[in-house]
Amino acid sequence: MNKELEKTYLPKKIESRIYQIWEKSGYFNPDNLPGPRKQTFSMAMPPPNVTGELHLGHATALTIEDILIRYHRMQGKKTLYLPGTDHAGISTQIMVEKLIAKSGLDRHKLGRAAFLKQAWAWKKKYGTRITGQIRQLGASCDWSREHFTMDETFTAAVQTAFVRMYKDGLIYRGDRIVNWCTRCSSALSDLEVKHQQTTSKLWYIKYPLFGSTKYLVVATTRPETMLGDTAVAVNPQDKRYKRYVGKTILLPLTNREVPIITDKRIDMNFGSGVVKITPAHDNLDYEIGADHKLPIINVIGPDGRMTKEAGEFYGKSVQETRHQILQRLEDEELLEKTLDYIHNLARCDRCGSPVEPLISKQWFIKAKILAKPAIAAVKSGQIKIVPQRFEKVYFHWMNNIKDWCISRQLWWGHQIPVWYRGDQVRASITKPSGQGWRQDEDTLDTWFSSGLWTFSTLGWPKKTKDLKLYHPTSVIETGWDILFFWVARMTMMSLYFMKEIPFKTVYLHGLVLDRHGKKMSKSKGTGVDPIPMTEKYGTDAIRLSLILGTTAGQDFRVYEEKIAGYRNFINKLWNVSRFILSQPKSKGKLILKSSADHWIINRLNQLKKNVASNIENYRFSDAGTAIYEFLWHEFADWYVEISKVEKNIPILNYILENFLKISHPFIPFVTEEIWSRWKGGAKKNLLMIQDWPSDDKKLINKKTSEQFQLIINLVTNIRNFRAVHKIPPRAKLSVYFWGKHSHTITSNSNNVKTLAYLDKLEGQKQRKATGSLPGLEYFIDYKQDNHSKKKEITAVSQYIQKLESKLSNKKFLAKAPPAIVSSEKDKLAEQRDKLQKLLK
RNA sequence: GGGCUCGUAGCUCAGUUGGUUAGAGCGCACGGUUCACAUCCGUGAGGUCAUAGGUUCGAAUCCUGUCGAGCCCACCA
Repeated sequence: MNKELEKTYLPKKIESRIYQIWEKSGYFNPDNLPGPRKQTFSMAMPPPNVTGELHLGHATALTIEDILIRYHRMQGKKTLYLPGTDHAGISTQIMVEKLIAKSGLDRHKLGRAAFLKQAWAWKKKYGTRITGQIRQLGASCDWSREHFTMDETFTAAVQTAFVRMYKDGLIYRGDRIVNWCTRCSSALSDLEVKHQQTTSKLWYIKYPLFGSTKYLVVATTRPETMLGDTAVAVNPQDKRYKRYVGKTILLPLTNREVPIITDKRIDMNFGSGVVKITPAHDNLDYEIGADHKLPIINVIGPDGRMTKEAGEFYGKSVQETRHQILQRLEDEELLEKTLDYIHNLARCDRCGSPVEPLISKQWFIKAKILAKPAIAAVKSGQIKIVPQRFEKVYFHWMNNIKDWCISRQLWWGHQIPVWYRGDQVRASITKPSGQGWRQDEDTLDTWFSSGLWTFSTLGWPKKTKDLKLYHPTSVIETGWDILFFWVARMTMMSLYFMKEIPFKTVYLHGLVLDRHGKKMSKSKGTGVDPIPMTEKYGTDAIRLSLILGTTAGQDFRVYEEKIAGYRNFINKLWNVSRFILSQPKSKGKLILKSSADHWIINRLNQLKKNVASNIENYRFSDAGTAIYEFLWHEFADWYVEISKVEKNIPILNYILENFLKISHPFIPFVTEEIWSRWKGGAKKNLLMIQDWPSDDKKLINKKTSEQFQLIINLVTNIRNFRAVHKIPPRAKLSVYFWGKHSHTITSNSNNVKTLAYLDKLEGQKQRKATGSLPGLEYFIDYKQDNHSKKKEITAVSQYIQKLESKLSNKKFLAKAPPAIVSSEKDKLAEQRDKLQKLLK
């Protein structure tokens, strides 16, 4: 291996090689980790869609998860990060349908078996793309335990779960109103329906009273459903219509006679206050219909076309029927008026087609029963949600949960393990014995299977060693947008089947937005594709750009310049390392000599603690910022600069070694690469399995360390002086200093050298003070112009005034803690002193 | 209708339990390249912390109202 580092860090060449080394080492598998490792730390990776492509949302999740995993691995824990992919029922099926549509086919023409063959071929083709991309992000997950939600063992787990719940009476089948996507030809759960604000019309239609010339006016957004009306309803309090209650309406077009009923769910103030009731095609109407035992007439079929019940409109589309009905009503002078109206249109979350509420035979889970312990688990603090405010959202959803429709009329998925023969129904994994059994054709909601993710990936329903060791998992990490879809379902499922929580902490990251603060959209081209970015700027830079400046649960923006900025940081680390590794070898012991030595070791020590505690408290941004600040603005800007005149090579090596460890969870590639060039790439030496560095307290003399801060301040002041007075950087300056701490500088040859080098100083002279720092006054032998002096006097005077008024406030003196009061007094004394010097 | 988040420098954002004269990155201005890095170094300008009240010795931070931006949930046809 070439130890000499190139001038700049070239991620493209390095990263895939590094990942291969990690993977081949076997250390992603906790069984192979060295050492005793008593504690465990485990996480299940949220499985991405097997045929999908990695986007920044995934990248965010993978980064945070991998930081936690690498950190805990270095903390000496038996650490498992279990990866996998999801079959993603609807999404994948849509993709395959699009594919076969190109050859003029649809799935029904193809048939179930042939379609599934195509889908599996598609999965095979793209299934490795996403796992390759997960590797590209640096995820240190155990591929030997990888799962796919439709692989054999996982399918067996899904079937077992279904059968058990069915036998326990938690799953039932029934005719109920469901959300129906006409494009997917499938039922959807409430969560898979998105409401989109749409401009539409509100039509006011005259409904004639039976046996009268009078009529009631109903307002509707869906005139075509009037063919399925089985009542007209008003609020019982509504005086306008009281006298009509109990009478009947002669429904236009169909001339059916329907009752006028009352229901308190009717809003008197909306529209005309009279509502047409269509139990078959509206959620609320369905409930009202059920309570009033109204008949149900299905006029829209699963194909989105009118049924035979729609009479003359049979076979027509909803849109066409609406159009014709409105025309007819107008012709018959039954259309009173039409208003513009904005309402929420229900659409399929996956394909965007309008969703029709209609009645259909589906499988449901009694969710309320499952929700109870899931609520308790969070309430009791067994499960902690970060950020905590999402607990409220979780409770609201759980408390109002409705039965979960789990059957889908899709082919790509787990076929429901229920068998029929005549009137007989059997739930079982295998076909019951005997002739003539036919399996339910439907498949299960994808989220039913992913709800089992934390424990089925560890071997459930078998009682495995893994399950005992790694469940409950330590943390689940995901975007807040799938709190209900996944986190809530996993909690319910785990508590039901495992009788234990699936994870102790839920960390929810924010969603990634584009530079304008909008959701990234592939079709609009506003998204940033992480994969080309990793190639251009390096994965480590991407990882930092997803962590720094972000907070749990808060959406954040990502754009290329940001990534480029972190690339610069990575390059800085590369070059600091290049500098240190190019120094002559030194076998010297770690001895702290100068105040700079004490200072930098002290700062490093604080960094160790800071990063560890921030990771443990899920404050990844703070941890990452501390790493960034230390390396660039403390180590590189000060210590490495100084080492050019006064070198302590063992310390340089020590800092670099420790820094590589501390920053490794965040920027694994560059750190491992530098490490392996330095220490050799032997498997035992890999950075990823090093121990988290220990405390340096014993080494540090705190006072000496603090002295260096004085040097920093002095250097900065002199540089400032130089810039203000336009003194060329190379022009030598004479500075003289005295005061309480002047000894610090003059007695220490390192410090004198440091100052001379950093500030290009020479000579000493005694004169009145030009500037002062706490305990130190200095004179720069250069004529200060009046303008800048005046400016400084004004600033100091203002500050003094502020302090004086604070300290003359009796209440402040009486009530503020003594420490605060005395520190304010010190400040005032200092400033007065400073002012005096300035006025001399 | 219910709920949540955000509003801090030109831009993107930090700011932990209230306590130095409110910070960073980018951008901008000025200056700097033999000797790790121009993906660099130094210095600087720039903010009445959306707004009005309140609590407090003390508020960007806690409370209330208002304005503005965004999001989630929900069966107003």
